[in-house]
Amino acid sequence: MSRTTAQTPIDEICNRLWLAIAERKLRPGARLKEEELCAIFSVSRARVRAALARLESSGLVTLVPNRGAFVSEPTIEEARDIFFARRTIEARLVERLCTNVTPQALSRLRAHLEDERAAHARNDTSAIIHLSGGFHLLVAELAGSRYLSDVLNELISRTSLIIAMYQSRSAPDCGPEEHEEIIRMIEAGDAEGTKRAMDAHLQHLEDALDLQEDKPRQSALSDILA
Amino acid sequence: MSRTTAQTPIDEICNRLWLAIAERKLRPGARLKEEELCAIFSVSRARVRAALARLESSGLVTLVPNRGAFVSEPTIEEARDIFFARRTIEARLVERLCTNVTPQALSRLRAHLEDERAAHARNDTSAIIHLSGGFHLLVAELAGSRYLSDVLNELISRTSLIIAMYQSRSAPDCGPEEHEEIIRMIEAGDAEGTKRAMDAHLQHLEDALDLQEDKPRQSALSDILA
DNA sequence: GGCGGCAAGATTGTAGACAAAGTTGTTGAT
DNA sequence: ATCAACAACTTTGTCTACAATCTTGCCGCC
Repeated sequence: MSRTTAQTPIDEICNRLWLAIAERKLRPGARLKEEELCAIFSVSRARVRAALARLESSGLVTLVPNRGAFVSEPTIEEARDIFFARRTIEARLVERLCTNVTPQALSRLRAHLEDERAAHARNDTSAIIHLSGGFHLLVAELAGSRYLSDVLNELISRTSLIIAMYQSRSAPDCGPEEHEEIIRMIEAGDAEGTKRAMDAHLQHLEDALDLQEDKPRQSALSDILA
Repeated sequence: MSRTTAQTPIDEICNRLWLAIAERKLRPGARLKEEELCAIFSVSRARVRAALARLESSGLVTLVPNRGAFVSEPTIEEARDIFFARRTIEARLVERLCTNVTPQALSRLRAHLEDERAAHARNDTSAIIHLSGGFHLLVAELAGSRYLSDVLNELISRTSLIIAMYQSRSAPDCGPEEHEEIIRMIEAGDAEGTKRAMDAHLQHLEDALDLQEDKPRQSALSDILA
């Protein structure tokens, strides 16, 4: 799943940044100075700029002209929209997966679930974030839509940003229980039920966040210090 | 809808190329030499390269290392996948639009339909291509999902490429009739019916193409001259 | 003492030049 | 005559230097 080998040096930079953002080591709003990145990856500015441009088009970083690059800070409205898109796409994908599921697919799902459980058992936060996103990506891959898989990949990293911004005190990432429920539904061949399970799972994720419109969580200083 | 004013000079290049591809003036497989584009837009290579990189990430052009940029040639498999994604996304969008439709939304849809009819009446191919895509984009916008609108924008331009590659002799772009049917369904507030109408509309579009696996339409010379 | 303007520093945007890779036409050997 | 190797050309990839823009600290003025 996670191809650690870089195809081109610029993909390598994208991957590293993507990883840091997805794992929430780079917080939303963090400044990304070009020369700093040059020093870190020991490449030239041209490559860094190319990488930042690509990440911008996938919504992970925001490029402000003459100001520089920042890790994106999704608004509450955008956050809800991202979840709407995920429910739309993932509900359809699991439905499709249900209708033509293979034993190999099921065993891959179960194996993934075991990895998730193991990561939870040893409290490996980084792995947990990775694997819980990876479950959804695996479903997409098994459903057989390359395009929607790519879109979902973007959506998942954006979700990570959203969680970093809006998580409430006691809202960890989705545990393996709901994933197991989804797998059970797939095993049963219940397309409609699987759809509902996935939809509910994503809804729980969204509900666990602080997405109240009246809370100006945005890092607009005027709001914070009012 | 179509913002002719460029935000940044590089967006301008993207838009112009996007337009040429969507209007099928640039055929799939066409070579895009950097210096040629520099001359045409009278900009530096750096900007052209940035524009090409962005278009690549949206799937319109393919960048081959050390070889250059080409207008993408979607395979049959990719074509089917694109249509699957469109049905997934657009069915959900019209459903959502149905549940909270406003009089303004309906009048905008009707006005758009009139434009389409006018374009058909004067046989304005360029306008027809533009407006028939614009209808779907308008639906997305009115449904109120910014993210899925952006995705759909990409999907529509890719669809244009696909039509350019795989259209059969007598398969023009979707006429206004089915669009009108969709609008009628929305007016009636029949969410399920609208969904079905949109799904059928997209299916007709796909069925009108030559997407037979056994026909090696790809421009692999070895196949053509076998 | 506070405010507006100014200048220095820092950072990004752009352009031009050089290096690497690929393609094509030619030449020589078999 | 055919094929293979070589060489020149074309095109892309990358780097370095310069220009434009923004931020920030300072000074003079009200």
